[in-house]
Amino acid sequence: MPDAADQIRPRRPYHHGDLGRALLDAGIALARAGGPEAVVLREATRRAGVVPNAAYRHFASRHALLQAVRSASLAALAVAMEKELARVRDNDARASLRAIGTAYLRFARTEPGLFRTAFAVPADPETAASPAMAGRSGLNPFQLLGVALDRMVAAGVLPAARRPGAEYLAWSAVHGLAMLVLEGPLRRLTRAQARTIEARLLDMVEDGL
Amino acid sequence: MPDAADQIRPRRPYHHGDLGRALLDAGIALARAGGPEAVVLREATRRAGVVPNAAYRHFASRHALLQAVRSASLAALAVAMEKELARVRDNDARASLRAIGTAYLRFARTEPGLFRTAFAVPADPETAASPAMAGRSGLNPFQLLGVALDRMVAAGVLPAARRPGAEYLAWSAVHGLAMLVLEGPLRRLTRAQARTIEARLLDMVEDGL
DNA sequence: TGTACATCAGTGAACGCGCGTTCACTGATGTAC
DNA sequence: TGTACATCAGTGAACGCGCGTTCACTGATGTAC
Repeated sequence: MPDAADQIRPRRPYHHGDLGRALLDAGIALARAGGPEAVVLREATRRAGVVPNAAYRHFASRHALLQAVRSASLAALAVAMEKELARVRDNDARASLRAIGTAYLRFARTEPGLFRTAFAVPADPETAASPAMAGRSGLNPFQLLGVALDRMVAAGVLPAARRPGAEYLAWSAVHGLAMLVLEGPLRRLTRAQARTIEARLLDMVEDGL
Repeated sequence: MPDAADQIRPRRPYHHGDLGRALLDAGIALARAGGPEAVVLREATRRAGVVPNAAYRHFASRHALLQAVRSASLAALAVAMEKELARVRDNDARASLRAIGTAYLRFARTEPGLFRTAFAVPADPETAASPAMAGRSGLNPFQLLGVALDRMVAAGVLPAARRPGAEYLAWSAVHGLAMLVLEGPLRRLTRAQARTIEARLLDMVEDGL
């Protein structure tokens, strides 16, 4: 009579193959479903079919895993931005900025767990920008925003004098709305209401910059 | 020979007097120092000089205490806004909006723990606005912002057509900057840099609304 | 091509931790007569 | 004004929880000769 456990885990070799990757994937899945606090070492190893302390061959601590998940979340956001940017006619600098903002807000809406992990987790003592946070272009979300603003200056849509620090302003507005809609007082908004506000916010940024 | 403990807690009567208030105060102190996750039932009772389960005579659960602390944090923010508003010449509607924004950003800077508690803790299933969140005027922070915008419309500084939903836009911008400076990628800014960005952000909101 | 051995990547068992919360209790307070 | 008794606000002891992490181990893999 075969043991049930044998059927659930049919043929687990002693060596996993790529446990580090498996743990990271599990961590991402956890973050996606429940945000940063759901990224739990023991659960990640459970999902990888491995004993808890095996994780320590690949991550120094729970914190290290969480940071890796955070980087992956930022990379996912960068990719989402790049996708939206690809739809813009390349001479339309204004539209590029808007694409960035749109992608940001949509990402917050459709991937709240990853979004919160990307931003609610304090970065390590200046982990600085790493390739792990970048999209296909090699740029991270913040850098993509910077490029869009640069293009606006080049196109003469944004006065050069207003360029320095402009990413902080644009980012603040969009980030704030995302937070308020996600877990703040604006959670009760219907999807349609949210979309309307989002559009008006992007207008405000364009006009106000 | 007197016991040392007797000297530390000289004469604790069996009945505390106002344990509910003491627990809330302890909770606020904890939130102030460490944000929402630092609001821990057992620690609050410890500070009140009382056994852990005594808290349950006054709060149904840790969550209930946390909600009370959250309300108190919002009230503190409202009071800070009111103070800043009081300095505005009462015919200057624009300055009122700016006072709101300034107070909000300053509160985030000077009371990060309370700020995070006010906004990072999801409100109960529609706790709605309660007097516990209000300042001296009886208005909560969101309502104060609304009043300021109303005054701008009345003064003819803001087109009436742009009034509906305007609080969401203004709030988003200011809230986003607060978050980014507090625990986001803008933490490394010097105080002076932060002040500059804050001013420019408020300009953007005024112009963009 | 075969063997010896170092290195690597897992296992197994156990810790201490502080938390929120429940239970049955007792001392203190206030109220009715 | 005094007493009996209900109610209230604390105590004391104990739970189970899942977590991160450490230790000494063993099975699997790769490399040198």
